[in-house]
Amino acid sequence: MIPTTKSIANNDAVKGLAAELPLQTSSDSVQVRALLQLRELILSGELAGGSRITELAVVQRLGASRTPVRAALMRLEQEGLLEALPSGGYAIKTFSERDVSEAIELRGTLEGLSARLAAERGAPPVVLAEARACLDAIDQFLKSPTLDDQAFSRYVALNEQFHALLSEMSGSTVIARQLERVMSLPFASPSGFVVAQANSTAARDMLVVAQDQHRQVLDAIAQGEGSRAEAIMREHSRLAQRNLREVVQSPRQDQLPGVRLIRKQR
Amino acid sequence: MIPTTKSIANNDAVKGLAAELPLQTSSDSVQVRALLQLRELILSGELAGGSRITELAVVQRLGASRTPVRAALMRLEQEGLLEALPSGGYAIKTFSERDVSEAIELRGTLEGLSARLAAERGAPPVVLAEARACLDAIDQFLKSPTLDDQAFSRYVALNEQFHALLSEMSGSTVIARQLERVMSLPFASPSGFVVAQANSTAARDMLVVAQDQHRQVLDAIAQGEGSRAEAIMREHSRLAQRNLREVVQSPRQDQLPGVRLIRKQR
DNA sequence: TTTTCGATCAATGTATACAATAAGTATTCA
DNA sequence: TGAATACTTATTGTATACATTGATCGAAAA
Repeated sequence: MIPTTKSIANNDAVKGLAAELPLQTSSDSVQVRALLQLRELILSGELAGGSRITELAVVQRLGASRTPVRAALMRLEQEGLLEALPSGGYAIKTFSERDVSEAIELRGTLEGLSARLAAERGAPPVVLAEARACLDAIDQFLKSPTLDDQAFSRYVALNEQFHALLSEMSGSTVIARQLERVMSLPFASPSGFVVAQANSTAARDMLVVAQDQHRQVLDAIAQGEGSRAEAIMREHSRLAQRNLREVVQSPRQDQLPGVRLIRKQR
Repeated sequence: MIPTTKSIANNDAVKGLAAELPLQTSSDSVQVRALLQLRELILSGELAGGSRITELAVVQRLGASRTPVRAALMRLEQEGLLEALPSGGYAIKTFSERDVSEAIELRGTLEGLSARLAAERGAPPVVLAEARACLDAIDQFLKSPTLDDQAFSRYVALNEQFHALLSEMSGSTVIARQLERVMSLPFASPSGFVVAQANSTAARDMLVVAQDQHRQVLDAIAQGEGSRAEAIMREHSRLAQRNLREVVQSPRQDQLPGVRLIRKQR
């Protein structure tokens, strides 16, 4: 079927050169594309934090019609990136350093709960094995005394995977769901600030510490030590807290997605 | 202004006797009404759990157009009452007893976190005073050795208020937001199963225990004893766990909203 | 000069037409 | 009889017209 159907042609004709941002000419639905593009615009800081955002403006910017844009706005509100204004419309949310800190604390608490349940109920051996393999892969990286950018981003991927497996181990869809919610804010994610570090020895050392905690929590879960598993995950999240402080003070913040949404002030 | 505007008249004309459910002829927007009515239909069990639900069916049932219905469906999905099907459309979610148990555990954990933060940071004296007043009011009820239905529902209101104040004490909008999310499932709410109890002495005794925990957590917060405050709130949530078990086993489940969504099986 | 009322306008809320797709059914051919 | 294909239909995705509301600006009166 030819993609240039009547409606699309109509839309383009009316909007003229509206499609300013090809970005990804993926085959996703308009709705999905609008969501991805809008999220990107916000996280990149292209749309200033705190500013009001109107449906029409987004429609013009993305070249989609109001319906999918509206859906995207609703989604981003529930994600916490947008705030619904009482008079209608949305504002791009900003976050105090304390907000971010609390989001990280929240993640630590939920991951702690998840780890404890996994330990108490017994984690599926298959998932446990996957998690071990994941940690082994991370160990491979840490063997090298220095890490380049590429190694860091590979670490991030593995780290995310490990945390996902941890969530899976509890066997609780309810908790997994909440965790996803919390981590939808980019700076609350388990490796939210990892990349921020320069390629220093200190940065590598922090990963070493994190990796040790990974090992220990897995051990605790395997041994059925719920309380210990919970405590480790809580403490684990405090690594992110430390990184947060450094990132906020550091001058080069443009690298990380969403950091621009963090207010300097209280 | 006369509400019978052209568009509404049109809609009614087309739909005929569509407005089957006056329910609340409130002055809210169509969107809000659709949300409330649809939620009510699901929680009352009028729409069977697990069944698929189409936009058109809801449109006909509620007499609204597709746009607000669509918005309501999206909201209820994020609330967790609906599940988005991969092929489009939604299904009414059902919950295993374990799901509900985990939701309650989740609430306990989050309330624990909130209470701990309140203790560590120091709660605003005003809110603390309000909470004390709230507990005093509950005490008034408990003075009577027997409680009728009305007293129970008044208790529920005060109980909800106390928990809300507790959330406020932490001063964390981030955590408060998550708590609201979790508690949007009716059976995860702090007084989700209170009403289920018959007007027995046992029921009253459980409230006495709960009230004691209320007092203690407030004391812990006032004293800055974060760890204690957290532990109390976690334990407090286990009262709901106990009630859950009784309700699921009891034959008369029709009273409580949403209980029909709980599957008997695993 | 200030305040209030009114008008104009912009943005969201609502309804619906049209498009595309997925599912179900019947029909035909092997 | 079975399977495969084409056709029909139900349902969601998308775009847009129309309604309504809230805001801004200006003018007139105190």
